[in-house]
Amino acid sequence: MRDYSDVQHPCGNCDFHDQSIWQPVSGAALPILNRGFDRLPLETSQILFEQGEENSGVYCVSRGLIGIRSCQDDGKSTLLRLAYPGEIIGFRSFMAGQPHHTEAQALIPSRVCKVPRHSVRQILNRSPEVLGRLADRCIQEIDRSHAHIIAAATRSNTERLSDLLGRLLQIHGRDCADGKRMYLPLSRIDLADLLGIRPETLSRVVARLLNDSAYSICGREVLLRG
Amino acid sequence: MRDYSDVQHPCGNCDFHDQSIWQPVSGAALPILNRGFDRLPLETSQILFEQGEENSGVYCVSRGLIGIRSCQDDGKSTLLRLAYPGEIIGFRSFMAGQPHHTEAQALIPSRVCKVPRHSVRQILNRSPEVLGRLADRCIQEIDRSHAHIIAAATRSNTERLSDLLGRLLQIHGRDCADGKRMYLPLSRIDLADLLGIRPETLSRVVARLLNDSAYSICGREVLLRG
DNA sequence: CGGAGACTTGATCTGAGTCAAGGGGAGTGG
DNA sequence: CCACTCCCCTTGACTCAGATCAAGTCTCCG
Repeated sequence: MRDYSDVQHPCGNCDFHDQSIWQPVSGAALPILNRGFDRLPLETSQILFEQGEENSGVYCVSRGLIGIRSCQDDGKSTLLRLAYPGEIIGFRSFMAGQPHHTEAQALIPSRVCKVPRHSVRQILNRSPEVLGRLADRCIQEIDRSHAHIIAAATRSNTERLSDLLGRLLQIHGRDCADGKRMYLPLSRIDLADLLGIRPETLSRVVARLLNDSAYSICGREVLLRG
Repeated sequence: MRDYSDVQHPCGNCDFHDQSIWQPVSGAALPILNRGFDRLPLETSQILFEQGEENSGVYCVSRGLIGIRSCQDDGKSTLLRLAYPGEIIGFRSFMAGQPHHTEAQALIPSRVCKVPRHSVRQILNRSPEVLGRLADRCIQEIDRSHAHIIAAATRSNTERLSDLLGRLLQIHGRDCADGKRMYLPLSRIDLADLLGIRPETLSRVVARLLNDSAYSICGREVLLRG
């Protein structure tokens, strides 16, 4: 019986390592994980994988912000959702055994950790708990979709924009004298996509929000007074 | 080594038995499945489980049609989706280990097969392929949600109603001299919920559909001429 | 008979989409 | 350095679909 107690866990450096789907990997499976594990730095607007590409593995966002886009046949693309550190991307494609049907793009300088497909398969065989964690992520994705559908039907666009900015501020915001500030990591078009509205409408929604709330927005500089 | 080759599989009677998530169960796990397996007949509008109830197992729709509703705090309920034969319900709650946050109700006389929670756990331990099939259902649910979001954003209500009726006709429709007929298993309010619009609007959408398409609708009698 | 609920219809309001125009910044080329 | 273009974003005017409010019909059921 070999002793694996001195083998480092690759997720040890990430803040959320105990939430990582790879956290249960230990013992003989750990070297498999380490061997395949790859940390990829991404520049702003760099593409991680394209729509239609074969799935080559499972990615975990280590830092930064990744945008998941759907590209239409006419060349237009639409931002579907954001993936924050700790989130897994590409697992739908992995689990379904199909090509990616979305594109992943870094919205700010980011880092993702990749585990190639065949390593994932080997690990799943040895550490069934990992499959349990993957299933949890599926459930989260389902819940997120449901919440999105409900929010779209019941909340006004101003409320939803406010919610979205609040979530972004929690992650990207820095405290300062007059409240909380951030540099918006999204274009107006991307913001509009996320809310499922037209850019012109977003422009008006933003204007409305400036009047009715504690937000000040100038270009991509966002300030929440308070 | 006991011989299990003469043990019947409980899903053998269903048309879709090879698609059943329990199909991979065999050998020593089969008696566990059989022991817990319970066929429940449901009358129209009978409740299978309520929102907030503890999860007591996983259900598979054997025949009929089950409506999944979300009940608001003010007592109003909203039909979220339909579950057809072969679909699994209650698995989100099972996998998350949380109470149901939707309600399941038979829309027509139906039958569901229940496998209690502890049996599912035992089976998952012995037949990991079942977990794979469960994961597939998760993926399907995610895809369905995405399709729903996209359809809501890009298609008109008339188109979406037409799509919905088409799907219902495929399952509940019977061929007759002048086309395809069915008795609509849903109230107008439920139809409106599924499309995410108000009942008054649905009424007008139906009126529009009667003019522009091959549908004739009178009360709950639907005819697709052709 | 009366009441409740499902459904329809009409009138009106509102919010988002669409079309069109223009400002402003970044990058390019002369 | 300036002119030019491209793209992002904003603004205004208009249109239209759906929400809302109100009224009325119908059926079912006590």
